[in-house]
Formats: sequence, C-alpha cells, structure tokens
Amino acid sequence: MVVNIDLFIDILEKNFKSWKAPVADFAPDRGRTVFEILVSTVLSSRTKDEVTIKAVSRLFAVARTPLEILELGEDELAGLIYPVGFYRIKAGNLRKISRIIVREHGGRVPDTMDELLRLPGVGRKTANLVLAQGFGKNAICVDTHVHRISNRIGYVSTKTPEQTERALIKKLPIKHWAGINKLFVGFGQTICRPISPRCGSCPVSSMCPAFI
DNA sequence: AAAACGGGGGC
DNA sequence: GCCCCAGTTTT
Repeated sequence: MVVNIDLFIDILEKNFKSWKAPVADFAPDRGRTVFEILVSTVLSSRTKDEVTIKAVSRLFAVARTPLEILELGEDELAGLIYPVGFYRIKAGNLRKISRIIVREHGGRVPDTMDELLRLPGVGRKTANLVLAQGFGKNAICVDTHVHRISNRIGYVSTKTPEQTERALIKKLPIKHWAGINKLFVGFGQTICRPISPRCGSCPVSSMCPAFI
C-alpha cells in the first residue's frame, strides 16, 4: 500500500484547521521577528512546546534582540528560560548566537543553511524551520514528528532525520514543504503519537499501513 | 518509581 | 554510529 500523500495531507489539513502548533506556528506574519523564531526554536529542542512558550514569553518581555540578550547576565538569562531542557547550555548558546549575529552578520539572522549551522545549538531542524518560517524559503523542517510519521505511513523508509529530509525533498510536492512541520507536529502530538497512537480517532487510519 | 518526551554536538 | 547533555509529563 502506497499512501497518497496529497489526499493524506488534504484530510489532515481539514481536520487540524483550528489546531495551533505553538512554536511551529511562529512566523513574521504572526508578529514574530526572525530572531525570535530562531530563539524559540533553539529553546524548543528537546522540550515541549508549552514549556517553550512560557519560557519565551518571559524572555521576550525583557529581551527581544541580540543586543538586549547580550545585556543580560548568563545566570539571569538561564533563569528566564528555565525550565526548558538543558537550559544552562542553551543560555550559553543564546549568548554566543547573539554575539555572532551582532559581530558577523550586522545584527541580522543569516539566511543560508551554512551560516545557520555555524551557530551553536542550531542543527538542521532549527535551521530549516528558520529558513522556511522565518525567510519563506523552500526548506523542509524534519523534526521527530515528521520523521516518525513519514516512516510510519510508509511514505519514506529512512533511519535518520537527515535521510528523511533528503527523501522528502525528492518525493514530497513542493507545495507541502512549508506546512508539513506544523501539520505533522499537531497530528503527531494529538493522534499519531510515538507510543500508543490514537488510531481509533485518526482521520486517515484507512490509508495507514500501521493502523492498529 | 520508571519510562517517555524532543535536538544538538563531541567523539 | 554512539553517547552525553536536564527537566516535565505520563504510565
């Protein structure tokens, strides 16, 4: 059975129309700067969206730009973003990122994969989200949800997220690239969960080879 | 009490 | 590839 991805995504879009993926939903046209999207995504790694949201609302109330973050002490910064996972490491990374952006990029977030990957705490997931959501570029943000679901439904057969990204770039129609992360995060947190997925209330179970 | 959750980096 | 990094939520 080969899933019809256009139909699959179409059904999901209808069913998750009102669902808001907190961090994946951040975008310039929703009042976020690219730098805020970058910071939110760095903080969201290995932590739940709800926790990230609380952390960034506290942080952004005090500092919204690289220069403002650099004015905070590292302990103060760590206190503001607590309790995201690895908050001490991330506080250090945030200062380094801010310093690099100020010193090497004229205060603006770089818009290429190469430059983004040089920022500490930024990997492919974060870089691709910034490129897609922040700069409106054609990039696919493969997080654990996109990776898991793409494999579970048999659309790709890959071991690492990077392999998934390459497979999706080949197979997935480009019109779905920007939206796939937000859509699959919502679907993956509520229905297609890692453990004990709620197949009983899944709108696409009839198309799914993993349907239990 | 234990396992599950979600990326990046160093080796 | 393997293993480490910290905290909250779910079982």
